Amino acid sequence: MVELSTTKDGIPNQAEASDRVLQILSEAGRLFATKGYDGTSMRDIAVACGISKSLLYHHFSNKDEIYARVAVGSTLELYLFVRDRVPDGPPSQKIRAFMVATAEYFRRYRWAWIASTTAFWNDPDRHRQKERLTRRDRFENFLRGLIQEAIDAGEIRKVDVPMTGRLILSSLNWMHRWYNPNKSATPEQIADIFFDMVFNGLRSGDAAAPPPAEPPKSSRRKARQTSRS
Amino acid sequence: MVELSTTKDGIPNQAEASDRVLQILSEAGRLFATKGYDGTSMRDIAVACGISKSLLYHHFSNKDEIYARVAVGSTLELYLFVRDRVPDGPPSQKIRAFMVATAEYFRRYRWAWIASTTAFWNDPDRHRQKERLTRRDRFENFLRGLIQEAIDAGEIRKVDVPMTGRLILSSLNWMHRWYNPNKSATPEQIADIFFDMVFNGLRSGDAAAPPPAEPPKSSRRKARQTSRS
DNA sequence: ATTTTCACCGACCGACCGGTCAAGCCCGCT
DNA sequence: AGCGGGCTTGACCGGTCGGTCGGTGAAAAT
Repeated sequence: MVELSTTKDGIPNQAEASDRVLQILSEAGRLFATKGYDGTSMRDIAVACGISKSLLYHHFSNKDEIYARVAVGSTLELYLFVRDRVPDGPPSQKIRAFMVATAEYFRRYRWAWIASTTAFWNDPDRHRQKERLTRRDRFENFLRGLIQEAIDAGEIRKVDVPMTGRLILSSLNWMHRWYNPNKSATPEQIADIFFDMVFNGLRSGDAAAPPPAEPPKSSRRKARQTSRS
Repeated sequence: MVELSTTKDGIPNQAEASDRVLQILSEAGRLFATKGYDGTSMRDIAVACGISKSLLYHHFSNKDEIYARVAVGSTLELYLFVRDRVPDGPPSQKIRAFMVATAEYFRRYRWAWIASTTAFWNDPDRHRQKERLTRRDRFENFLRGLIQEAIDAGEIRKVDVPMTGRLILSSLNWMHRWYNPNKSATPEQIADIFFDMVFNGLRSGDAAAPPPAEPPKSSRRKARQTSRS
């Protein structure tokens, strides 16, 4: 319960919220993530919390505000969260830290993450959408800056920076569609594996770099499915 | 108009459908993709087609059936579509062809693709969801087979096969979120760039492979945004 | 010429939606 | 004991949802 919006750990949102409000945000986030915005009624949220529908309107002015607190409110500082976890060092390792930090954010605020990325990716032309895109741009431009750094430092090839950013973010943004918290690796470990693949490439060491010292826990199976992509 | 379900090109679905049915499926697909399943009412579809709502029920038994024809019906043979476009040759090139073919499918059946991947990624009904997952598994296992081939042939490192498949599919599945048909590259070209990045890696040639002969149309900009990921 | 077929429509239904409101409950304060 | 005021409620509202129904008109079949 109440897994969103902890006030510790530098996530500054949802400050001063009562337990009941936190409960509502938690249940609403889970419902928005699993059933979508339109598919989740105010009654659903009320029943999940064991309260009356009217009480929701005592704490929030309308459904949109609940969604905003769940999605925008908790996605608020993804950029800050990640930026503070990217230490100084070689640019390529900063990219790796960027990916691992984003995965950590995903693991910790999973429902809010899913709700914000799936429920409203289009949207009834809201002004809030613009705000989200602004944050998204800030986040993405941060990554592009890191990529450019790595290019300037000669650590990575002169690839197309926006396209490289999209590849990296794709691997992270799609994770919620197949990640199962009960098995396989943690999101941080997955991000690490993806970084290794993208940075070092899949190509074998013939006439190139030798197979890296740490093969990322290569489970030698014959391509049976475990979970979908 | 009527861009779904052409009977040529080996996409065998939607056979024997009247123009009106094709129009309904086309408009419904566009609406489902842009406004979501719950966000699209039968009235919306009827108005978009310039017909009465009753007529929808003359051609389809209910809303779910329309969605099924749009999403499941057109996603039907993604596996076959891609399989037929993967020629014999070096396994790594088969992976590349797999990616390009998937991108082509995305470009040609874009609305149905988006509708099927966004609207219902979870959600109520059971049997159709299972059917979709079965197809998805077949598609994904096909890719995993190609990856395993490339490993056995020594073309790529002994990476984790399922995880590698997820990385590749992530790059393709997330494309619809940022792809803009009016600018940048075609989906096929994007898939080609992604293949190059993932296969050869981002790392520069220091003590590894030299920077490949063809830097993929590296547009040397300073990491300003063009479109989001 | 009559019947059958079929694409098509307007009016309507019960259910549920987001949201409102007046009134109770329960608490500490005086 | 009396009381004010936050929390909480059930009843209710207008509107929209997916879906139904009886019927129309024109072409096709007989």
